[in-house]
Amino acid sequence: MNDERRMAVLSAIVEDYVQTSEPVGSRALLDRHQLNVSAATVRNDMAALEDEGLIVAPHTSAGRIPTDAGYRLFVDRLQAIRPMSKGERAAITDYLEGADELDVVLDRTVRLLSTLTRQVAVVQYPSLTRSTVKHIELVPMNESRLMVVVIMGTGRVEQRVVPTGVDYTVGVGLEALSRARARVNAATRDRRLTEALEALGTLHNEDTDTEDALTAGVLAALGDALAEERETKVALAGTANLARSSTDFPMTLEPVLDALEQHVVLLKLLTAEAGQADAGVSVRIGSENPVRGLHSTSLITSGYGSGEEQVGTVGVLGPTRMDYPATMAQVRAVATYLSRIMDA
Amino acid sequence: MNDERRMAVLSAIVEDYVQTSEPVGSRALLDRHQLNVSAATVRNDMAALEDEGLIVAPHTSAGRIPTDAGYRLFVDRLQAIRPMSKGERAAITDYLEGADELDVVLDRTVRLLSTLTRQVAVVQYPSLTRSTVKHIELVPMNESRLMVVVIMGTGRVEQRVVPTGVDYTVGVGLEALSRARARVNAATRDRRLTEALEALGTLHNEDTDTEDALTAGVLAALGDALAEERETKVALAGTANLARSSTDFPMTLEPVLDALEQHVVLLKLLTAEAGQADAGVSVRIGSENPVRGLHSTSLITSGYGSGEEQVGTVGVLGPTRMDYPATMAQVRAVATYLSRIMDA
DNA sequence: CTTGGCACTCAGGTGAGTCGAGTGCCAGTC
DNA sequence: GACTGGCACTCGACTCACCTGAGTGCCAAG
Repeated sequence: MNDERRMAVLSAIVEDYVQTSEPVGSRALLDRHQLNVSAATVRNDMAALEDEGLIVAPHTSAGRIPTDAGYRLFVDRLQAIRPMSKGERAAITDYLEGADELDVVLDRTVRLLSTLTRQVAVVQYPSLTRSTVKHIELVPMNESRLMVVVIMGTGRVEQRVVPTGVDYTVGVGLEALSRARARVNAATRDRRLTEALEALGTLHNEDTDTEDALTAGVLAALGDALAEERETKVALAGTANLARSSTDFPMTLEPVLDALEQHVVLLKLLTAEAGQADAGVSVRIGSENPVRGLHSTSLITSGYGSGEEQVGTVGVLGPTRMDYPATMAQVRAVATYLSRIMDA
Repeated sequence: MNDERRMAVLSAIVEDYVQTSEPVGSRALLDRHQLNVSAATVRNDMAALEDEGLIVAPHTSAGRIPTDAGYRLFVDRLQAIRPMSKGERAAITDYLEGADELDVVLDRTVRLLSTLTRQVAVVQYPSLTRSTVKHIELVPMNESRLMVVVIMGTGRVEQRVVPTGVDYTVGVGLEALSRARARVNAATRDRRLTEALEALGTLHNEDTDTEDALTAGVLAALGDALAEERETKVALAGTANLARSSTDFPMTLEPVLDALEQHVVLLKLLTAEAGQADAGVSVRIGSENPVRGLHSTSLITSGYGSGEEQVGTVGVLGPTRMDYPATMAQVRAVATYLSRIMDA
């Protein structure tokens, strides 16, 4: 029993199947790979692999295709993630260069990643809790509503409308507002969201008269923003690629598109702790995926962030039958460059 | 030659085909509609309609299906848009009630519209030029970059990072910044974007020393925002419905998904002057659609806005074979309620 | 453990035959 | 002139039988 070769056979099957999208038989395998054994031997190995549940035959007289478990083993056995070619690196830097705005950066990132991988790309907006408050602005909308705008260090801007009892658009209210603004900012600037919340709390207790209501409002807004940390925003691109791959291999698009639209679901997917995270890249294959309707897709993700801390996740979603080594390399590369940009 | 009845036959064909998604023959037509004529007569009418290019037979021994021109005539002949049922109205108000935030309102709107129509729903964010500046906030990001945040009357918030020569984070710069902020806001508050731009221009000319650079920056940012007016944001929902209808009637999803992702294209579609706008609802059918790959889809749009002015557009995209009367009613209803909310 | 050989299985393609929905046209009627 | 019943005709869709070939599993020999 030659384990070494059996694994080679598995890898060969995965590679061929990914490329041709057709079940691969023993003969085809010998043609395309140097295994130095006969077809019969390969057949024996295949039978063994099938017993282990790593490959299946769609029907009797057809070749084999990998199961989810087969892909999993294949991915786990990848020693090192293939580095990207110079050209690819250059493309990435070129494409992401010179974007200041957070929105622009993330938009370009997903577009790039989806073009590169020819799959659906997703990127989670930098989480709020871990970045610092840059500035809080209070803007009266009308007599009874106030807009609280929180600007974070990452460039992210959160806005929240809070109802107020007092009219801050005129006279006394206006003055109270500007005093409150100064105090709120003094208390929160450069603090993390959680710290800022605390600081505001103590401020709130010291407060009296009209400003009291104000800090309460800001407090509420910040609390909201924090609560929303779980459901951060996502950017998405390349859904059209889904249609393309679904012609190759019939899979029902509807639930997938649905999942992609439910940003809450999508985020749960992105953030859920993955099986293993080799070199920062984690892979979820087919049925390993917790979401119904995504059982014929795989998700490859990697975290990004400035310095040590991870503030978000980028990922690629595609059919189970995808080029794992290449995609993993691409996801990792993009995550790396994204981190670099966030650092600057 | 009975024109009246011929049109009735066309309508009947459209209705049946929309419902069954199968070519409709003369016999089936008689079963489902009270035409009080024989099958042979209907056949004669059908032949005439086919000569006029309003219907076609996919192959010899099959029924007829409407052409784009057929749908067009059908839609044009709809006298009045069917009003919505009480239940539907109630659903709309319930669903949209109690949303303050612009993002939330629009998000709910598209979700509602896509659920209602079971198609893809799109809504354009309120255009900037027509709404007024509520507040402009200047926040130094670091030594050489400044973030300009513009808050509009509609609740929309635009942000822009501009490079600066001066460090506004400390000392003198900080003071200059707050003076500039006050002046900029005094000059622009409650003005339209275009007017604000002018006001800033004169301010800029009067200016000297460091503040000069600042107003220039703000000017640039506002100019940008204005330029971006063409490519305003859009919200989108219900792409999964596309997959569903594509099983009914085979159409290539890829180009459609692609178009939906290209927000620029999508906006051009939404804003392009439509054929005719009966009661505010306009319909673009199949090949009337300027975008490649959308030739088998139809787009139904309606403007919304507070008061007289239209600030944006809502729409629904679906297969050419869609229930026009119902969808038109739904789009109009949602647009109306959205306008009402924007007014408040 | 590997290999060549061989019988066996079965999905997919091909061709003939049938069925029936639907048409176009014509002659007759109101 | 418009409508109607009737009839011959067309042609897609379905069924059935058949064949082919890729691919397998197993066995006996090296």
